Amino acid sequence: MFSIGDLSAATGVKVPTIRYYEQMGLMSAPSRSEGGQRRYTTAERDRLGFIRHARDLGLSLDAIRELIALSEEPERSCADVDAIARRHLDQIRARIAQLQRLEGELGRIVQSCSRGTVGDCSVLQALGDHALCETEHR
Amino acid sequence: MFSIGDLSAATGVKVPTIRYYEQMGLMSAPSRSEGGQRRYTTAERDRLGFIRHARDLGLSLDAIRELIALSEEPERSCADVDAIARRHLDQIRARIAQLQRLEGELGRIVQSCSRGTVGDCSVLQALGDHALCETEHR
DNA sequence: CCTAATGTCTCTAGCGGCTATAGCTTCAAG
DNA sequence: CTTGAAGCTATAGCCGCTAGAGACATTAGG
Repeated sequence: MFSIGDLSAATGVKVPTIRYYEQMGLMSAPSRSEGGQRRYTTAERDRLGFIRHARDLGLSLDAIRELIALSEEPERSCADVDAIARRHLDQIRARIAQLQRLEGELGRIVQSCSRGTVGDCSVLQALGDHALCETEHR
Repeated sequence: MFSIGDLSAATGVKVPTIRYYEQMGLMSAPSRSEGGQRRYTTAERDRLGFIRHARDLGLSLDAIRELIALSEEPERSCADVDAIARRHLDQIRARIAQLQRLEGELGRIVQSCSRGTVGDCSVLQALGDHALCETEHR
């Protein structure tokens, strides 16, 4: 049996975060020692590893909760799992595209600096006025 | 003089958000009507427009506060303004790079789906185990 | 066996950047 | 003058943690 600190060391998830996941229903309530401390099995450690990695991949706690629920019905088609992953991938791609628009716009703005005074700073003007933008970055 | 609703319509910033910006010190407290409602000048409307656009470009409220403070010292060199913008640009680029790592990894994971059952779902395995990853996406 | 250090417990509050709700007052058009 | 929209304050909630307080449990060394 592992203490919460052992789990933390094994997975890289901080101790308060593990308790938080329990509260949020991602980890089930573990057994307790005589003194009331949490004691985990290897299966519970592995589940935390799953959560950690899915979080690293950027999935929301809601999505992870769904995935865990699905993984407990092994007979089921994995289409739903696939859909969650694809949906997330789409979100990442959209986010990248938006950040790239920002990057382009900000890059242009920063380039325009003529190293003068704040009073006639083109950077400040461009930051304040969308009409000076070349792309739609909203 | 503009009401808070006028400002909202003019800039696209929601009414509660305008009050929030005031509370956060981004907008100074405006004058009030006899009945106690906020009344704004064109200068205040323009400042809100500045904030809106800077937010759209992804700057934090803290960064915007700094920019506003700088813009009130027009004699000063605009190097600090430039530095804030560049720092933000660097952050955006770092974020893009990280999201692209995630995109690559998730793309690979999603591709691996063999449309079977959850029980032997490669997507689920890959989501749970960083050892199956090709890149360092943490 | 005792002590000291470390780990763990619960509970509460805070972060950023809003958004929503409740219960009230004020304003402007007809 | 009435009415309905718009405004007011205050408070709480969202996500995903993180930090702190103050108390109890465990463990390693002497």
